[in-house]
Amino acid sequence: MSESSLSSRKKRRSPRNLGAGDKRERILDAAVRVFAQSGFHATRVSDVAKAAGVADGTIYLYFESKDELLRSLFEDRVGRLLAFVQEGLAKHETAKAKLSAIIELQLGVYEGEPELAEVMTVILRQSTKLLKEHARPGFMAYLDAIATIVAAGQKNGEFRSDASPHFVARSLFGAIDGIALTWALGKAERGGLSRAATQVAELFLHGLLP
Amino acid sequence: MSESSLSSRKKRRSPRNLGAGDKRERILDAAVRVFAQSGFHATRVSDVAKAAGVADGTIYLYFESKDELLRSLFEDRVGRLLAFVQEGLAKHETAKAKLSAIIELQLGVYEGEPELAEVMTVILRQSTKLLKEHARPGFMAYLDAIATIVAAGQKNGEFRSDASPHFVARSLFGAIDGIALTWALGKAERGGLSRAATQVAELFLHGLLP
Amino acid sequence: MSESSLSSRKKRRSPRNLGAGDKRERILDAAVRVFAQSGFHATRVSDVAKAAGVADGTIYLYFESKDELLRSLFEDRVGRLLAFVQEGLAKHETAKAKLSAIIELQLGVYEGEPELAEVMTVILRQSTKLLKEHARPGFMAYLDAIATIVAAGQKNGEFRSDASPHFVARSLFGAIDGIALTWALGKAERGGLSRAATQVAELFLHGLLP
Amino acid sequence: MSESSLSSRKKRRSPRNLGAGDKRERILDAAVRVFAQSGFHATRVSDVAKAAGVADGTIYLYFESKDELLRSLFEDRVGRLLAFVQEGLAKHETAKAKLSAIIELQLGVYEGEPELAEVMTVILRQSTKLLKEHARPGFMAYLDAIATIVAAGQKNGEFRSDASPHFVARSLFGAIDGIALTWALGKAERGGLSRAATQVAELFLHGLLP
DNA sequence: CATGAATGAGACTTCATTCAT
DNA sequence: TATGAATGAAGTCTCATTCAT
Repeated sequence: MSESSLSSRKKRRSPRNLGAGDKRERILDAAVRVFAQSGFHATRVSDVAKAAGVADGTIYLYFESKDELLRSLFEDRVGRLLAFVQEGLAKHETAKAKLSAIIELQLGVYEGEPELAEVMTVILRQSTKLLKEHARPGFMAYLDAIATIVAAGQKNGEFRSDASPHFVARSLFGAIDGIALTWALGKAERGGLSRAATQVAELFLHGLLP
Repeated sequence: MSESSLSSRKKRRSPRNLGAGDKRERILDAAVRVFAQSGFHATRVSDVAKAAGVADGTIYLYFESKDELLRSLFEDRVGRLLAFVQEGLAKHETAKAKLSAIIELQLGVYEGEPELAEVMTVILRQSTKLLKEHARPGFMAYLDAIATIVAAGQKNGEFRSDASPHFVARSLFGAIDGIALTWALGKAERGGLSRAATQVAELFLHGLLP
Repeated sequence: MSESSLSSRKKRRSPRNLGAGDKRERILDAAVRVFAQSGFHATRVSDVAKAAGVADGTIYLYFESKDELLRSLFEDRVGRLLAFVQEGLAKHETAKAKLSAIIELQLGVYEGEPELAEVMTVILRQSTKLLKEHARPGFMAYLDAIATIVAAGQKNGEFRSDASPHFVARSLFGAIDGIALTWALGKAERGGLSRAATQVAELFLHGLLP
Repeated sequence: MSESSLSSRKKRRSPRNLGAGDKRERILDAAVRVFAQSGFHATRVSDVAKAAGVADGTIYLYFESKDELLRSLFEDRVGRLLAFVQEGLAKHETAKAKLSAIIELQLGVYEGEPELAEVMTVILRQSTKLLKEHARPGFMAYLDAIATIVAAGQKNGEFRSDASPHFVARSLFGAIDGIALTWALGKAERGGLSRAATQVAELFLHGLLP
């Protein structure tokens, strides 16, 4: 399982930006932290600003509104999460291996960044607008990717074919989400997600046996 | 699958209350509707009042605050949902049948009350305080109940015994929740959850075969 | 000094009213108590109702509004206080004796009813409207009565005549009020006002010596 | 008698603050005005804001609540009043002179600021909490200061020694307060308090003669 | 680019008052 | 007369957003 962190990958655009720039990234990192702690609505823009070490007004130089900050957070983090998972999937050949990899990669990222886990499982649902208007397409793409793997496994005989790839995808995503949620809300103890990943993988792979 | 509705069970306390009373119930019903539509934070107390056909101040005769209204909603609805599921479980003997029943009963209730599905999967996570302080114990009890069934199935040989009952419970709950969430956010088309219930049941029962 | 209480003098209007009636009086008595405790604005009409043992709405059968309740309280209690003092004054001949009597009678009443003292020194000033529109004439009449006594004393040589009767009256009233205020806000210990009355009387009589 | 004003002593902290700053002081000044006019409870925060020429929310940048605004007003103004009186007392040697000075200084300040007189005699009593929790210690200190002067005068033979310094202090404070109250509620005509001061001083000094 | 004081719209909540019973 | 549930106007306070420096 990976220990990789998705946050703060400073991609310094130019040498001149070295110290001054990346303020956008600092703000996003701060937002993950304070949103995870208090939730989206209970967090004031000034809280994010304080955590990021910038002035309130500075937030608005990088984000149009508090809502857009959350949306950006979502897009940025989900984007990286998906890219990371995609990348990891490439190494595997069989559908089984791919499905296992998805579970392990996603939970592995959460393990390394508990606050991201909380943001993904809880915070993103706190803005109804974000959930209904922006998050859905992103999630759908992810679900489709999983469904495609399942369908491929069915075609080559790895999985039984009387399961709907889409329901399997939703169930799997929900299971991962539920595991991460209880873990994030609970102790979030080190190593907990590792075992969980194995269990979930086994459960679903068994469940999909022909 | 049941078509039963959990809301609005007016238990008129006295004949005199027949028409006038149960204002508390009317407010809760209205809250489910408007919260499901706009989310907890975007909904104003006056919106709930209007939907319930009462004055703003009346809300505060029955609930201490907007937060407490959500908490009451949670306790009331989750309480009924659990009672309904418990009741339904009693009819089944084997662990397999019980697990299937849980899935079908819960999704069945959602099917009959899409707004309740939305409240349970989305709205309850919008109050960080509710989620962290009140909802967790309730969910934990539910997870424990599922885990107990799984453990029993393992003991009598229905299920393979190398799966952790608790991880199975979380996965199953997460899967149900995920299915319900995408259904609620999507079209929530009639009959959708019925098929889903069968699929999820099959997936998990297969997955738990010895 | 008198131990007489000005409150609750039930003047039963008719035999039939014996038990049922006098609700107005009960409400006024309750108002004195709760206003003294929490102040006029911090006291809710329902607090008065509860203290009087009546329903909220009943208050409005006897008083037009919360403001009018305070006004009635003022008129009723000040009326009785003045009548009581007037009555007591009649027994005295000299201006000196009358001045002493005023001090002793007023503080004596307060001693017997600490809550009335608080109402008169504090609560009545909490409704700006009452103070400016209704209380002033009442107080003015009282001040005039005192001033008249002083003037009479000056005319017959008891008092030096270079003191303005009106300033003396205001000073005396202010002194009594101040004594009562600190007493009411403090411990209001038994017997405290008795000594105070003697001291104040001596101070002012000395001060008015020719 | 002094014509000095205690309000609006802008202590500009930095050159840049010259015009913009001291908003806190502007708010306090505005509060004195509108509170004097309508009373504490009848005044809305937005009234104070309008009178101060700031936005409603700005009040809360300088004061935690409406109550705290009144408390600050009290502390600020009483603090200045006491300092002013203390300062003036230093110039006098005998107890008689000091007592006269107290009367003249205090009434002198009121004469120059009728609204302050109203705030001190009426408004401060409108918040029961302020009166009971915060104002009392302040007043007590003032009363003690007066009592100390009286005691000193008794020790050196200026005053008769059978008068309780504390009762004298309360009486004197009450007299001053009563004079100021009727003056503030009435016409508050120019020069009125000047004559009053002389009269009160004479009355009390006479009253304290051995 | 950055700041943070100021803004002001808008929400929650209280409570005096009413009125059907 | 008496009740007390219901009303809804109105006030305090918060906080996302702006803009002069």
